[in-house]
Amino acid sequence: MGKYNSSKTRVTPLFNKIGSDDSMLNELFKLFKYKVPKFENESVLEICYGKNEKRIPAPKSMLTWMLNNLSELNKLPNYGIKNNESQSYIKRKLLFAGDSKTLKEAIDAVSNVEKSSDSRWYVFEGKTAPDIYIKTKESIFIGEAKRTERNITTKTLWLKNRDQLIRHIDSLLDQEKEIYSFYLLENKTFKNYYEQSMKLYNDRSYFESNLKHRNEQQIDRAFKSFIGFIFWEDLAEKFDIPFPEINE
DNA sequence: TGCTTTGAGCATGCGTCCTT
DNA sequence: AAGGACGCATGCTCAAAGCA
Repeated sequence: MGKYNSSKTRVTPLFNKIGSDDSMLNELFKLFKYKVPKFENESVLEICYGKNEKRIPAPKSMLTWMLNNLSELNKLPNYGIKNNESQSYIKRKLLFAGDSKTLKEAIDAVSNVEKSSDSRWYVFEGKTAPDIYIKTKESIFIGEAKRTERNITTKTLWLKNRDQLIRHIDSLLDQEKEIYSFYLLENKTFKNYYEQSMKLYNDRSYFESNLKHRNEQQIDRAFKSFIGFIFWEDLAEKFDIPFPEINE
């Protein structure tokens, strides 16, 4: 992919060094604004980044909400389907025309499917892929990494207000573990562009507008998961990692 | 010139069709 | 029946194109 790909030039070198090492993870998370529980006794059960990025399906409650609120979705030519002879096209056409039988079929499909999957006519949000995913017995840490990108991602194909980090968090809200979410950014980029974007996460109403299918308690949980953001420049120094300028 | 928008290319994963 | 090849829809990122 791109020369400046943050997964390859930043995330992978960082976590190849830190890995599942408790003390280094503690050093890392100490850098954030808000505290997280200590890593100890080889607490990491799963860690995903780089080539093994985790891909987590959108929550069923989101998919169901979208079906019940079709008018809130973006208007896409041909319902987002290229082949207008395909089953998907026929189904979506019926769905958007208000056919109740098709709606029921879609809702049933969403609730019955074991693992909700991409590319189904009744699925309007695919899998989200956090750049960093660390699971321990008690918690899940999810991080989004940015480097040369000037903006955070705040929308999906079908929804205007669907922030990327909040999608990551949302995908974990139905499980019990404590969630901690964060950004890894490049300082020189942040100076000009990110200051405003990071402020969004201090605003509960931003989470609310991105989580219309969730109740107050769940929105609070998502809001409180945000522990802040840190910079690659500081990580390079802290862990003595010579991050490559470009991917070879 | 510098910022914003668009879209191409990659990765992924399931469905469909075809071969064995 | 099993499995390989291909098609399709999606998210993600960067670079090119568009715009003020």
